[in-house]
Amino acid sequence: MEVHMSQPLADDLGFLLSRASGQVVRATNSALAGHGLRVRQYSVLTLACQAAEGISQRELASVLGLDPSQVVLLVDELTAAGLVERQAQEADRRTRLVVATPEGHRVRETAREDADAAMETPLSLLGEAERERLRDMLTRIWTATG
Amino acid sequence: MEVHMSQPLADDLGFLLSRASGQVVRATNSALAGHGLRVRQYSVLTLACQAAEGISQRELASVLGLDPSQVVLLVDELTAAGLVERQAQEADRRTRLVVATPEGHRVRETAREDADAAMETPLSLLGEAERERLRDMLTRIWTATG
DNA sequence: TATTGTTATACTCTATAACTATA
DNA sequence: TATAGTTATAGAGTATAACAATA
Repeated sequence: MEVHMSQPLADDLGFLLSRASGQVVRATNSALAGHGLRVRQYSVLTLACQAAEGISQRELASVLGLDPSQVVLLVDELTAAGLVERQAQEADRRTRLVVATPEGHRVRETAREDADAAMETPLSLLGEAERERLRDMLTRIWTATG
Repeated sequence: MEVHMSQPLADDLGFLLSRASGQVVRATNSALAGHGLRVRQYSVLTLACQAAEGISQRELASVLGLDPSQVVLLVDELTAAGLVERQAQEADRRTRLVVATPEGHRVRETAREDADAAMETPLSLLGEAERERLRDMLTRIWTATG
């Protein structure tokens, strides 16, 4: 028979996760502000930069864990800023591939340096091996729900 | 001389952290909905339950990583629901201690069971030892900034 | 019928500044 | 003058539903 003790909030993984996440997002947002980006836009831009052929908005929504309707607005903003383009696809005329422009690639590269630097403070107490384990665990949390 | 390769988004700890956090918050929120709570309110209620003498709103803000003005609204809602009370403090009449009511303790206890159960799906791929390491790492990320 | 993208809407969360009352 | 709490407001993020175009 199991005894249920009142678990302190400081042991609640959900709480710890969202608190740490909030902290890191804040730090990254302020690092990205000078580039006219916020984390969400930065993430979309990064995925567009990594996909040589472009990436559909459905895929973006799926990878980012967002609703497709939210992706529309993010892509709108990046398009207005000239960092990505929506390209028609002959194969399936419903999908529009999001592709980074040359300017998008440049901005993403310099923004990445600042974003990475901003992460160093919150991660300062974790060694590289620990960071790798953390990446692995966070990825498994994500995949567990599908 | 260091070579900077374009790191994939899937290796970005900030991204992984906020994606996993969002997923867990969603799962917890829907588990708490039946109790009339959301994660933020639940966290405040939990801290109030754990502090026998009550806890000041400043402390709440500090532990939760929120601005004090946000805590006001959360406490307002919990007060309206009859789950916590603000008690005057003779020692320092500026501070008002947030204390859980008996009803607050009851609600928190049943809500906790549902919240914990909801966490099992996202955490299903992590063993207990790993969860403990994850708690430790997330706590260190938090403390690294102060 | 199902899927991709889109629009619209309402709600929650976040960030800031200014104010009050006490210390 | 500094701190605890409060009010107000604007902006960003989240959640749903409904729709057009295409498959």
